[in-house]
Amino acid sequence: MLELAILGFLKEGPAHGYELRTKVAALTGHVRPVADGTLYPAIKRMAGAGWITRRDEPGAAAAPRRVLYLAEAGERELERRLRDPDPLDLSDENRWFTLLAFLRHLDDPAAQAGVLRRRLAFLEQPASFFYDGDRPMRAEEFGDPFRQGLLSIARATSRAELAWLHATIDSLDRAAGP
Amino acid sequence: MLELAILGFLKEGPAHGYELRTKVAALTGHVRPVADGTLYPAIKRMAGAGWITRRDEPGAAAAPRRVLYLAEAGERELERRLRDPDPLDLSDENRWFTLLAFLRHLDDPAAQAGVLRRRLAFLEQPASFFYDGDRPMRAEEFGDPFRQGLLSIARATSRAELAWLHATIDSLDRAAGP
DNA sequence: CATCGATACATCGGAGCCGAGGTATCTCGG
DNA sequence: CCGAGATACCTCGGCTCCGATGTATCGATG
Repeated sequence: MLELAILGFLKEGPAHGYELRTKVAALTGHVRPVADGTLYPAIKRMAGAGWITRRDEPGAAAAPRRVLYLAEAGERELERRLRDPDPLDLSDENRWFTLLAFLRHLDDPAAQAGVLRRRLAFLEQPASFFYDGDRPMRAEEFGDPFRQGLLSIARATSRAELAWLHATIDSLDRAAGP
Repeated sequence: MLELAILGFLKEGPAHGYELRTKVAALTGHVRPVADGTLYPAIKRMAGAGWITRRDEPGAAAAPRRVLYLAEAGERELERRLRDPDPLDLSDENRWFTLLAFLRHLDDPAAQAGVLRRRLAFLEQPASFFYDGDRPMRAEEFGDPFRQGLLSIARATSRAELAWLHATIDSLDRAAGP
């Protein structure tokens, strides 16, 4: 998830680590702030894989900045991850939203629509949160307000996203169509 | 997150591992299915910590079942985790929803309201997903539909939860109040 | 009566992530 | 001119998690 965010932001221009830290924190931080001990090892890892290149930037800043650029292998990796997402990227909200934030870098409406359709298929499979033996429970059945709230919030979220998915898939299809 | 779910479900009665697997998958599976390689080590870990006890159940099932019971230390651990949640449990959606599912086991409306208030405080801090340098961007500004969708879905979710939080805190306060 | 699928439990390697800590420089207020 | 705070980078230990793989039994299907 972090790696995708780094690839996506670097696609929009070079940045140094601390700058990425701010951007990633803004994007995913409303849910889970990124720790330095997560970010910098990720950068190192990705540089080792050849996805990004580092150049030392002299002067200017307080501490020596190491500017990060997306390498060609990194572009390919980003494209690959967007076009054919890991199953977890489609089911886990955090990962999915991260993917969504960079889906615009996939320069192909048909492929974009394909990704949205896969998320749609996931969202449309009926989910019951609680069971009484084999029987799925309905919200009205559990007396406590917490599980009722849980269900109603989850449903509101789901409705909002489903509506958006349908509308966006339609418009992408029109853009890709004959 | 998994441990909290296991503690919570066992609070509602004993179960064997495979049964837990189903319940946990129903609760968190809409987002992130649980793998056997995650569940069984967690059970082992928690048995080692003295939170749950295992008894072999003879006969009946195909394979030998090991029934799990919540031990006293486990009850205390559950109470502790609900009453004073880890910061990550308040920010990460997955973790938060799991916590919410078992908040009813905290037998104290004032404490429950306290937990909701902490989530409220987190949700109320303004979140901007994207920045143009230092300046937070508004949804209308980024042309691509994906980030617009991301923002509108996130806001719909946030609105739904905020409304529920306020209403529920009020009613808990009335229940706890004089 | 043999095979397949579901039930049920378990282990292993590898990976990402968190939290805490550490280093160094620059700027600004007192 | 001194110290506090922001900037900027990095490492380490420990934990949880994933995915693959393995074992064994029961019931139903053909």
